[in-house]
Amino acid sequence: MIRVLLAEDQDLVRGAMAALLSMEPDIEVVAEIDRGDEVLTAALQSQPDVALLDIEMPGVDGIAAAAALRGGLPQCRVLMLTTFGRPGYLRRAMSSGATGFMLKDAPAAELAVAIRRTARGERVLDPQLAAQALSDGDSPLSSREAEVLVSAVDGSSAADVARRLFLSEGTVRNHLSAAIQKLGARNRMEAARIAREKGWI
Amino acid sequence: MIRVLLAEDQDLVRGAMAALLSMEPDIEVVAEIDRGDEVLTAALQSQPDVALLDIEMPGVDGIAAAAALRGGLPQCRVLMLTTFGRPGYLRRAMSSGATGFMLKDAPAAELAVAIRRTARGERVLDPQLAAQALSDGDSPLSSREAEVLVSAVDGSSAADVARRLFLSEGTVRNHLSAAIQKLGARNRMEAARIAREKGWI
DNA sequence: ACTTTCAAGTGACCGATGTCACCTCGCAAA
DNA sequence: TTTGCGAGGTGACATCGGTCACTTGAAAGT
Repeated sequence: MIRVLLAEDQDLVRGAMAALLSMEPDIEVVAEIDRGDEVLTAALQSQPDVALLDIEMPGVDGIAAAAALRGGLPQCRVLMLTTFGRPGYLRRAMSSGATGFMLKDAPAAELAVAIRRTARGERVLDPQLAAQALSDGDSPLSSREAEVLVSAVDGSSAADVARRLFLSEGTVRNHLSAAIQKLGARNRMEAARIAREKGWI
Repeated sequence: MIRVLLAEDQDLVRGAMAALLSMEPDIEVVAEIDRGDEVLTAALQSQPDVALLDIEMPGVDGIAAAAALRGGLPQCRVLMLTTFGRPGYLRRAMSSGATGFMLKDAPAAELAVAIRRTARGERVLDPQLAAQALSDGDSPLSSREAEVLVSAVDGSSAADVARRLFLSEGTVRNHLSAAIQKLGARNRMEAARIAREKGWI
């Protein structure tokens, strides 16, 4: 029996996935949670073999949850699950200790197969996405540039961002300008869009 | 037996929902599709009693699919399903002929109940969201203002939008300015964010 | 010790953006 | 039929945003 922990914030989707897995004779869902920050405690209690983690979750995201899990329960493998095929997501998931990485638009029949492979410690990942992640390289943004960019995308002015991050307005504009150039964008919004698509912010 | 058509673009989620519904003795999934523009043809072929439509889909969205369905197969009821609890979504879904409206973070056990009620023609909707939709009122944006706003959110300059919509640059700026004021925003990005949250664009 | 790298800041420049006053035109309700 | 409204446009204005040159200080390689 493979013991599975299921972390996914949308109740309907989580319940449906549990139903899907309940049809497999060798898979048992031993825990269901809807927040990233409850993954570790639930895992310590239920001792799963595989944790199926969504990336987009309230609390902390699935990537941070995977890192916590590797620290607290290293024998538990992680299969990351996400809506968005962003190369940076895959990169960050892998370096936070995930064994597999699966997209939600993969065939439903693949899920059980992927779980079994993950339980055996085999790598599960989309070849296209892996190639993309390798060719894109790592994020060219410095941590400060990324921080300023995320803080500016919601329509805040440079002055707002400066107040929020305790910087001068000129510095904020300089960081944004650097980010815009590094990403080959024409303004902050385009830069944010590109960085989001790559999974860099 | 209630015959159900399932339209949802993410294969894994769709398969999982089909598994969830297959456990109900009185519900049968007679069609599964992943695009909005294939809903009508699939429905005409499979003659479902209830169409379960996701809003976010490639091709045409679930709201447009619902409208097409009401024209081509009026006896089929529509239960709309969506990730985002945006008041404008509910409003537009209802006026395009949906019988029910359900969020993906509703309890999984509710789905079958909602389908049965939809099949009987009863209204299914989240009271909170309905109240919100009523208190928000309809979109204050004129059709042109909304059009200009959606065309400007991706980081395009006013000149770009002007070229794309065959307008003068000044007119684009005027429309954006009107949208910004009507939504109580401070710039085009904030206006876009507000309009998106409400489901007005 | 020296160079490189990055965060941070300053001051200046110019184009883009948001606002306002005011214009025409077509259409629909009073 | 007049009145009002929205689409579309023009020109002017102040502010914001993106860029550049240059400086400082701290950390890390060589």
